[in-house]
Amino acid sequence: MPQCSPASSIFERTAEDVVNEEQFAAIAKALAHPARVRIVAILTELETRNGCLNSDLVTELGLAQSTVSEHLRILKKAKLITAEPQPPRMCYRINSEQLARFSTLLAKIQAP
Amino acid sequence: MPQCSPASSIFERTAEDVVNEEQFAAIAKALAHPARVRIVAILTELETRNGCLNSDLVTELGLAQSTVSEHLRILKKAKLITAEPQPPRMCYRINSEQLARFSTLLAKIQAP
DNA sequence: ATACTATATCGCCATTCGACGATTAACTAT
DNA sequence: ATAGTTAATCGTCGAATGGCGATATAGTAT
Repeated sequence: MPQCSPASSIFERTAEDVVNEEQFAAIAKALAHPARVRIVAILTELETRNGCLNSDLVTELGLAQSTVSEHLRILKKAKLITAEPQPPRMCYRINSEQLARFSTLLAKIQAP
Repeated sequence: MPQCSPASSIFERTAEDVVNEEQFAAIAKALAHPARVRIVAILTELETRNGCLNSDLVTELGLAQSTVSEHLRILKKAKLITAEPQPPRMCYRINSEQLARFSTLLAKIQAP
């Protein structure tokens, strides 16, 4: 039983593998902050009620408005949320597909 | 149908919720770099063969030895991998339980 | 004891991140 | 037209990250 001798094929990576790993890392990076995880969790709960966000995320998170806006921008960039103008407010929604994609990519890593 | 008026209960967070969100963010942070995702993927594949790493991760990743060591340190800190001395080498293994925990936490966020 | 190997750590640098206040932009309401 | 509200953007700051070469450490082998 080889305790320490993997075949070199272990290291082989298709172009798709590399893309998947990069995309996974990019989404993970967007989720790498408690405030953003909180936002995603809130928006996901909201989704079950077909609603979008109007309440005071700023006071809820205890962060400055500009800081919250920046977190939303990062989540938007990672396609984890969408933002639709619904004057006078913005309507933020979770992008469940992207969260599911993250889950799928994780599953691929977990069970190769 | 309220398009934009969540009940404030959406925002309520138990202490456990907060801890879970923080732990999820911490693990996500460790996975927020392509090189570390690659390492996790490699070690996971290796796990199925009951092996551990002896091959040249450094040349495989195309990074300096010190850089790879730093990535391993970060993964270790997040408990995603374990390191056991097996002189003259180190035996790195995936910690499947922690990866599974990440998956569970993600599932909780996805389906609250 | 000496030489060799593998890994961790140190010091340095450039870049990115997280936070904030202040400002701007877009739209409403009066 | 004016005032008010919401959100994005700008500028700034300190802290953290990612990268590297060089060095230190721990263990093996001769």
